[in-house]
Amino acid sequence: MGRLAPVRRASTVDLIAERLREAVVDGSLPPGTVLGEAELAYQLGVSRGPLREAMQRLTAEGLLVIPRRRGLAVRTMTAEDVRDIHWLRARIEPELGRRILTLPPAERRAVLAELGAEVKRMQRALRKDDARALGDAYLDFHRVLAVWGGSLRLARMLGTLLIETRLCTFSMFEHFEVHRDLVPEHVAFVEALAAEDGERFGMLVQAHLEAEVRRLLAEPEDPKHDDSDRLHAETPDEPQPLDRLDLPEGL
Amino acid sequence: MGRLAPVRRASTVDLIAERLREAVVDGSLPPGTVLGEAELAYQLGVSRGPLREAMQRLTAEGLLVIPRRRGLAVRTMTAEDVRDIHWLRARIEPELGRRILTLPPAERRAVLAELGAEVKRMQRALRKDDARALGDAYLDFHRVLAVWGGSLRLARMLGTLLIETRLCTFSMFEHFEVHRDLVPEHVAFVEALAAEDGERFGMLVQAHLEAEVRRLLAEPEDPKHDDSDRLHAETPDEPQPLDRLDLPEGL
DNA sequence: TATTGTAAGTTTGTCGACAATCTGATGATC
DNA sequence: GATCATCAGATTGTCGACAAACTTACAATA
Repeated sequence: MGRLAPVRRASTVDLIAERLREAVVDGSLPPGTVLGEAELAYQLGVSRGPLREAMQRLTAEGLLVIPRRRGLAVRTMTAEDVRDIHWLRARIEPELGRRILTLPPAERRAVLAELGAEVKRMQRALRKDDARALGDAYLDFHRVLAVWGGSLRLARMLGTLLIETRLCTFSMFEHFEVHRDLVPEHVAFVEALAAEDGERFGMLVQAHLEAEVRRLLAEPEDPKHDDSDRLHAETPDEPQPLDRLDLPEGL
Repeated sequence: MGRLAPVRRASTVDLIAERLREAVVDGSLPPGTVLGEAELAYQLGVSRGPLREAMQRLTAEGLLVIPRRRGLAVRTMTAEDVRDIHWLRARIEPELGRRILTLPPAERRAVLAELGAEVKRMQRALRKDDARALGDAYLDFHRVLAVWGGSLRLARMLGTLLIETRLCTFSMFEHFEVHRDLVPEHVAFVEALAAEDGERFGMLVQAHLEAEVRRLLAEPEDPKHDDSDRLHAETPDEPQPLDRLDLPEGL
């Protein structure tokens, strides 16, 4: 008899949390956004109870802060957060290549195919000058890495770190922005994996993450710094010119 | 004018979450414990609303699972979780030594003092054959490492991983248990730091974590395996012979 | 005897409401 | 004119209640 996977229906709280995460990722809820519970609950079509539960979950994930008696606010990342998040990613992601290379050949090929597809998405986005699509493909590329190179727990944890990375971008620049070099860097990642060179993969990822920190904190790599390599996009979805609020962390 | 740190009152949800974390750490709520919301809310002296919010937070932290319509259950760690958690710790903790060594001398001395104090606590506990106290000092030792070697975020994340480590112990053995070697291992950590040898510190921590995995999964290091090195303690606080339940993860 | 159908009981998931608290502004006093 | 006190408005934090859903036990049938 074939094993049936257990049914897993998402609870309302799951749904709300997922919706809020999406909103954070796609920029509908830029960092610093302050929202009232009643209003937000009405928009989502739920009552305040489940919404508050979802808020607590996202708070634990570090995406939201809950200032007392002020509803909820999307977390604004600081320079320290940027360094922090990338430091953590740099401890984990370079190792994932090694782990992927220990997978059975069939799965390994599958991973390479998926990663290749994401890189193609990135290239297409670059040709169209679509910063948003490029950033989304970037997220998915690293998610694939996490899913195959790690466990469920690791995938979840890295998933959160990746969303936080996006929050860093939104926090550091007013608009969404990615760097053109992203694409060749990721091409190199895939090439290293295809060549079964885990060592090289690790070093490339490490270098990429360090470069990302520099780009986010606007520390030029070399004196003749040029902004023309940056691809940016206004956040088109729900412009919401909401108030900003920098709080000393609500937790 | 002197900078005042902002006042931070803990919300009810914070309090409940902290109380539940404590209960998980001290074994009052062993893995697999299933609790009804109403009963638990009554015990804590709060209504179900805030309790449910705290549950969501602990779920995001990975300590609880919320099976649908069955209240809440303390997560039971699997062998994969054990490997996972220690793999993550092994990516992070060895680096903390290096970072502590870059601290200004005054702070560095303070850290060493704190770590030394924790080791002393461990030694006292060992002399009394008090496994529980030994385990608590172990947790605090590594918390000190996280606080000084990392950022707030890192401290919180590692804090969660440490509680999960405790859950691993509870999940793998029926009773609380630690290994005698823990103490000399930690003495060596402090010595390496005192000698400003970050490299050696890293390797020792790495080795410790690998050993922990072996101990937890009962993979003997050498053929003539001997259990006499293990120190165990029944969980005295609230014996609660509660039902056990192994669920396919509620999230 | 094993299995399925039924029903009662229990518990959760969700909602609405109340009260405490905070914010912001207005007015009074020095 | 500036500072402090007071007050109204709005919003959260908490609670109680209802209904839906699930579990478990029991009985009936093949």
